[in-house]
Amino acid sequence: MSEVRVRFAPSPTGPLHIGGVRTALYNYLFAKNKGGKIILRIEDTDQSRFIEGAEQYIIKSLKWCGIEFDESIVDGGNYGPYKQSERKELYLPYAEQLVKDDFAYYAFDTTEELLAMRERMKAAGVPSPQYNSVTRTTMQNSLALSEDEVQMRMDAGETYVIRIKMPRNEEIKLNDIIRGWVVVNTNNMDDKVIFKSDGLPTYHLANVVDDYMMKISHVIRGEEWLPSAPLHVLLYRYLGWEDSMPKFAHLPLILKPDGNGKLSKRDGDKLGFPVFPTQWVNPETKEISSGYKESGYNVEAFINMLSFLGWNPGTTQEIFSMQGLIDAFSLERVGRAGAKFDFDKTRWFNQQYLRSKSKEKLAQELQIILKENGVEAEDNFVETVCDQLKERATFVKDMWEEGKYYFSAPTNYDEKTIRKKWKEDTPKYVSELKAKLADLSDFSSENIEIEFKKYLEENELGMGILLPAFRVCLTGLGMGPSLFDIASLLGKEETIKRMETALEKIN
RNA sequence: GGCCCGGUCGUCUAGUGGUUAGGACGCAUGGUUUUCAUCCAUGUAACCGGAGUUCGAUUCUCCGUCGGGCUACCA
Repeated sequence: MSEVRVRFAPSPTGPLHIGGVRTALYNYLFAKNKGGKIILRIEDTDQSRFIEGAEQYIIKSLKWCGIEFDESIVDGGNYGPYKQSERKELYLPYAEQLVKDDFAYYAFDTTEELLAMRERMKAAGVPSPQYNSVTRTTMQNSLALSEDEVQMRMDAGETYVIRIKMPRNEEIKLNDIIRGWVVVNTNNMDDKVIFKSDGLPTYHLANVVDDYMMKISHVIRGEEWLPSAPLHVLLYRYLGWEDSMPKFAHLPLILKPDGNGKLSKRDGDKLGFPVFPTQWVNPETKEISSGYKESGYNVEAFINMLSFLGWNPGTTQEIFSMQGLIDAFSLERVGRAGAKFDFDKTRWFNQQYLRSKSKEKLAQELQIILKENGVEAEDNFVETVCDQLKERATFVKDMWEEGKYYFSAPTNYDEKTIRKKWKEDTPKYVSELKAKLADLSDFSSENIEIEFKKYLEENELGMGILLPAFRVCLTGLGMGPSLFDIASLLGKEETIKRMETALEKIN
C-alpha cells in the first residue's frame, strides 16, 4: 500500500473556527495513525477575500493545538510551494488541456450577461437557472461562438473564464469512506468555472491539481464539499488521473447548540462560548473574538473535546491524550450525523484535565495569573493552595477567583454567613479560640483541628456554630476547602491577625 | 425550489434481525463533608412517522417528515 498523505487546506479568509480545527485534527490523527504525512496547504486563490493576518493565525493556532505538519509553507517539503498563489502558473496548462480535449471551454460572459441569463430563465419558469448543457448554447462561449469569433475576442484581450463541459445524463459515483456510495447525475450539475478571468483557478481545479501533484492519498474535509465532490471526480477523470485519485471522507458538520445551522466563524462569541482556538483580533474593526487558549482551556482538554465531536473509540473511555487519540483513531468510527456543540461537556473535559495535573504544574499556571494581579507568593505556598483548591475548580483562574483570601486578608465578610452564623456570643468564642490557637506551637492542620474540637467540647458547642464564624474571619466567605488546612497554610501569625481584624470589623 | 447528506435520552454517543436499548455530560434525589465543591449511590430520559420484507424490526427497503449542506469568476 502506498504512503498515506493527507492535507489540511484552509483558505486565509479569517480565523479558523473549531470546525476547521477538528477537520485539521482528524487529518492529523488519521495520518499519524497510519504512519503517514500531513500537509498544510494555503488555498488563497480568492484574492478578494484575503484577510490580513489570517494565514499567520492559522499556523499559530494549529501549533497551539499540537497539530504539527510534515510539509507546509513554514516546514518546507518536496512538493511545494504550499501556497496556491505561489503555484499560480501551474494551473492554466491543465485547464487548457481540458479545453483541448473538449472537456472544458472558454466563456466570455460578463457578470451582467450571467445575471440576465438567470433572470431570463427564472421568467421562463426555471427555479434555479444553471450554466449547463442547455443554457450554454445561448451564451458567449467557445462552444456557441465560431472559432474565428473566439480567436478575435481573445486577440482583442477580452477576459474569459474556463468552464467544465458537463456531460449530459451521466451518473458520477464516488465511494466515500464515511458515507458509502454517493451518486449524482450530471444533469443536476452545472458548468462550473474552473479557471477565473483573474488568471487563477477556482477551488475545484486547484484542489484537484494540487492533490494530484502532492500525491495526496485521502481527502478528509467537511461535508459542505460533498455536493462538489462529483465534479472533482470528473476532473480527475478528464485529466487522466482517475487511477491515482485520492479516497474521500466527508466529515459531518459541527452545528450550533440550538441546532440551527453549522457553526460559522461569524458566530464569534455570540453563542456564549468561544468558536476560535485562540483569540482573534479583526484587523479592520479591531473587534476581539475570544479563544479557548485565552479563556483558560487546557489544550489537551480542548483537543480531547473536539475529537469526540463526531468520533468515538467505541469504548467507554473518554479521556485521551493526543497520542492516545492517534492510536485509537479511525475514519470508520466517524459518525455521519452533524454534532451540536456541547459547551457543558467542554467545561467538563477541562475540569478532568485540571484534576489530573500535579500541584507543581498547576502552581506554575496559577503563578502567571497571580503575577498579572500583582500578587507575589512562594512556589511552595502556591502549590499547597492548588492542592486545596483544584478539586473545586474547572479553570486555573477559578483558583485565583475563589481563593484570593490565601493571598490577602478579606476586606469584607459574607453577609449571609454573618447574618446566620455570627451571633451574640460569637465574638467571645472567637476571641477565646484565638487565645487557644495563639498558644499552639505546632500549627499543623491536624493540631488546629484537635484544639478547635477541644474548645467546642469544653463549651458544649457544635461544629456548625463556631466553624462558619471561624471561616468567615479567615476567608470572608461561607464556604471553601478545609478550614484547618487553610489556617495551617496561612500560619499562626496571619490566622490570629485575621481573627483580630474580623472581631473589630464584624458587628 | 432543485440536488446531496443525515435522524437512538435535552446534548455527545454505543449497540443489535430477538438486549431490562449501554455509557458520558446535564438535571434530580440520597449519603459523605464544618460549609461549598469533590466523591459515592440512585434516579431522570431516546430508537422521527407510515408502509413493506420477516416468525420477529430500533436495526434491512421504500415513502413521508424533520434537520443540515450545496446551489458564485468563495473556499
